[in-house]
Amino acid sequence: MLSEALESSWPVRFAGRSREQGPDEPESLEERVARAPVRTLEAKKHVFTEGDQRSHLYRVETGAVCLYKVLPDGRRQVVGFAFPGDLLGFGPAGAHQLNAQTTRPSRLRCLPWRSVERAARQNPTLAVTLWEAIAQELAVAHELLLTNGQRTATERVAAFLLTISRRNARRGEDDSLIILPMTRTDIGDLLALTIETVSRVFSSLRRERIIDLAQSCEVRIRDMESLERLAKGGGDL
Amino acid sequence: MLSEALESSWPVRFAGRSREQGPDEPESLEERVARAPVRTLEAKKHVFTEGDQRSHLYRVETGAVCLYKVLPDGRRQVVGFAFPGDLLGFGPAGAHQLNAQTTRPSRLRCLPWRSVERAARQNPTLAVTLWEAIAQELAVAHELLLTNGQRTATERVAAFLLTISRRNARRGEDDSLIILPMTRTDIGDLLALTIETVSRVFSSLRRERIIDLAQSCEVRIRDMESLERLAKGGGDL
DNA sequence: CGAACCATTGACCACCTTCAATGCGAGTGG
DNA sequence: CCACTCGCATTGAAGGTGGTCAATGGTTCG
Repeated sequence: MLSEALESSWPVRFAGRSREQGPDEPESLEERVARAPVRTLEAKKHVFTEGDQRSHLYRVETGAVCLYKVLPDGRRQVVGFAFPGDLLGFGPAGAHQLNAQTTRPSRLRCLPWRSVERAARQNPTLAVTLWEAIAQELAVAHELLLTNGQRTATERVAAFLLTISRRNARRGEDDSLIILPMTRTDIGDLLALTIETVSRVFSSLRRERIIDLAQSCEVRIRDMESLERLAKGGGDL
Repeated sequence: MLSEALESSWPVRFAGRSREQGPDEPESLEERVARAPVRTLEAKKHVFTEGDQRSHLYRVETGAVCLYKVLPDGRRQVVGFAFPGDLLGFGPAGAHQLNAQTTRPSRLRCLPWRSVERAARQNPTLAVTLWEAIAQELAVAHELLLTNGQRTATERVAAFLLTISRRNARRGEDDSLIILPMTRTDIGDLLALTIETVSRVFSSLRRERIIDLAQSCEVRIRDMESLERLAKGGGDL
């Protein structure tokens, strides 16, 4: 979910490095994270849960992580996913306000916050990188609020698919092939829809020849323009 | 919306000050903002709009500001309100991703981001204050996602009233008297409900003797426990 | 092959929206 | 002072989008 932030911060980071010299040359976040120890988790395991002490900043290497909150009676709202390259574990110092659970077997690099904070203090460029990353998180949350609050079921699913498609495009991957590393339940809890509604919308998009569904987790976009029209609010089908 | 962050940052800020000495003693965010120039706005005026360059960090002195996003066809999602004491104008460097509009005549203190950034570079404690503020924003957005995505209309209104009540309590004000400086439309667009539904829920809470409605903008909580039960998901009335 | 899990599809229903009318308070002008 | 208007809030009746309940199907793993 944070790769955007990390990516957009690169020019800043490199600008910072070019200024720095000497034996104490500060390391970029990228460099620090690359050396960080790896934690390997099976599918459906928690990276952290609400109330846990914030201990590490994570970066997803492989797999996928689902970020969510729950009501006392069990109703669940997914607030985002973290895919390879994304940072994870933001938030105020103190206790986590979210639950983070792998949806697949995953590998995460773990950087202690203590060290991140120390580094940010010495390297303002790294602090800017972190700021841009959390600001991007905030923008993603606001966008999801707009989607879930104002768009219809079809528009929500279209917007969801486009978000992943654009992410693929930014990474130089195929923007028309979408692999969904999460269940319909996860998607439903993200978009505030039931699994039945999500499933019906997928089926209806397939009937309209807007997508193909080779498997339930593999979506091929056949008509990008129709999908974009839907996401913008151009009528339900 | 950000007073929580500002307040919770005070101990940190003071701790920082006590460490700093000499003529270059860094100023806290609070001190800087107190000296910042004031901008006076009538009701319904924009502080900034989506796409504007991020220029200032604001603090609300009086009045109230509504933060929102819109879809191309005009559908609007309010993502939060900023009340006196709250900070405003966060986000990634570059263009604003939100619109900010006063709901009442308001006065804002304006601190140029350029100066905030310079100060944060020299004063790590101020950087922490800013971090805690934006992290708090993120937590608020996630909480609203949970509310709008998983709670019923009644539960959403109850949660909304409790949020303001708790804010009042934190500021040492009466937590049972709620003045709403925004219209039903603003509340509806925050909670992803129509004004009619918001109005019906208020009326129904009044019938159940959970609140009093002296005027449409003045809510008196008569039964805090029922309200809390509702917000947690303890059945609709 | 059977079990478990997930996805799909259908029928019915409920919550909230839509549409419409009325009320209410503030500001304005006769 | 009262009528008028405008904006906002309230209330009612009807309708639709998405939820609930239930059955079926498909895939993976033992």
